[in-house]
Amino acid sequence: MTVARLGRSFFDRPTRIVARQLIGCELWTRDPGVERGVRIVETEAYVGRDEANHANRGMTRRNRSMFGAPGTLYVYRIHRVVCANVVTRPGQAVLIRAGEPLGGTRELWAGGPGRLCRALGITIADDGTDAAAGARIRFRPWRRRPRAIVSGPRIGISRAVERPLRFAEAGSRYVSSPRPWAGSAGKRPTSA
DNA sequence: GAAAAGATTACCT
DNA sequence: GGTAATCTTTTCC
Repeated sequence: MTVARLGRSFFDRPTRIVARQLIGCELWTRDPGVERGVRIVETEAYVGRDEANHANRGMTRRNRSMFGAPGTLYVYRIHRVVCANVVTRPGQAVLIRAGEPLGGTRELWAGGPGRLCRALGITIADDGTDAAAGARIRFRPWRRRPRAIVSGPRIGISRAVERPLRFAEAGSRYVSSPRPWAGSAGKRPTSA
């Protein structure tokens, strides 16, 4: 019997472990008449004592969801798009950066955190919802085992830029660029 | 109260 | 490869 969804205990673990193990898993949203899903191919971990973490300076109006139970969604707005994260330990979360469309998505392309949210219909209204138990959004275990998983520096940040907390499925064409396995100098790709 | 800074993306040359 | 768009939150005075 397969597990229907990833529950609380999956998320209540060290953030980088969760970020790595989410590769290949699926993220589904449900709206009246539509189910939309992607197979996750790229994530980033935002951990404790991390200058790039929105919660690094404690709780604020924006990041309060990051202190919710494991499995809580933290959705925030940046420029004109939103990005979705799932909480692990208090003040820590995994950013879902890219996915491979499975069905129902409006977009044929879910590469990049903003596009992924748009493809799944995730909005700022989903901030704080419980993806470990709630009805609208859930994570499912992988059905197709991911290939090798690679790691590299996170994207688009200006602090703690060197930490290899970005994870991706090796070779996936759905991963946003730069691709960790491309191996350009200074990117320090490593197998993870 | 004002100013700066984004965990991005699309479009420019 | 570079930069403008765009607007909320955060931070500083």
